Amino acid sequence: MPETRWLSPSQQRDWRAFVDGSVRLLDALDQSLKAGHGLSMAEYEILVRLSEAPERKLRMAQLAAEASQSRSRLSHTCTRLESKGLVRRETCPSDKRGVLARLTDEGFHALERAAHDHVIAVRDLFVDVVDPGDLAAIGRALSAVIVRVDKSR
Amino acid sequence: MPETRWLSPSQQRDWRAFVDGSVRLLDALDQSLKAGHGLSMAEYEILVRLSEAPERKLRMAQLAAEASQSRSRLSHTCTRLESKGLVRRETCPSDKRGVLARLTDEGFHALERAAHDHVIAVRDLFVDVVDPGDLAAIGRALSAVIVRVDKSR
DNA sequence: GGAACGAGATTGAAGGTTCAACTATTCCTG
DNA sequence: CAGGAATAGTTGAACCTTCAATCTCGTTCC
Repeated sequence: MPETRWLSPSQQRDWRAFVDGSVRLLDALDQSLKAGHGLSMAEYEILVRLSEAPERKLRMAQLAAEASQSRSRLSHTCTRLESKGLVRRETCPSDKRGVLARLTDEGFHALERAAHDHVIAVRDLFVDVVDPGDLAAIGRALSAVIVRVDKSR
Repeated sequence: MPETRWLSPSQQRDWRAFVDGSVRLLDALDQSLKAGHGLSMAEYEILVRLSEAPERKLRMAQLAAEASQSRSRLSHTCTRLESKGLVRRETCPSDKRGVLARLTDEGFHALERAAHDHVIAVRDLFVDVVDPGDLAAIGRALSAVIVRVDKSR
């Protein structure tokens, strides 16, 4: 086994702050969403992507990609969201293998209510404690990471 | 309900890049660790913290805090790690309610092997695609977030 | 045109996490 | 110093995610 090339002390500090910080932040947002609206962040992301799609509907595979979830996970989650009445599934007319997930009106209103509180929490725990220049750096950096991770599959 | 104060377009872009990027990155690292060494990132973090503690042992509550996990989760995970022989639990002499988790020699060696590959992946998917200045910004920003989130509990 | 291959999505079981309830010990206060 | 409140940790059940297997439909190619 070749010698391990460790991170420098400052790289290590920054990397650890990133891991710890994102885990804690995402966790806190998840719990606040769950407590206030009975939605997990994963469910919330799904509703958001649907709400922004034309006619508020999307193919399952694309929805999975946009919400950074596996197809299987999306299937299960959609089943749950469907039984709550927030989403409905219909078969895709152009490709009979495909399925379209559509946001219901009830789903849209649930999302509106959840988003109101969620944005407050995001400001409170993240945006307001981060320097604007650092926020921009985060945007740049993580966009590059997305490209890199997606390429590695 | 008061009017919702949305994020600005650029704040929104940066925030979303952060959420998507961290989810995908953490996911990719988790899978690589699992495929190569049968460890989840949560388990890995536990081993790391133990390896750095004096005598490689730590109270459960402190370990939970350092690894950003709930106590319950840590209990379950420790049970698994213990049955793999990577960790051992002993009662704390000074406080009979307490429990000390200790890294075994086997656990230490498993960690050494896993860390070697893990660092490579972290460089590959994160450190090497991020500008050094942006990395420092991430360190600053997320450290502030940790303080804020911890204060909010 | 039909056999083989590939893509889209779902399913069930296994594994991990969360939540609330519980035991045991220590701390605090009158 | 007795008794209640608080702290440390574990447990089991419910819930969610992952993994591999499966089903259906489309595409290719001889």
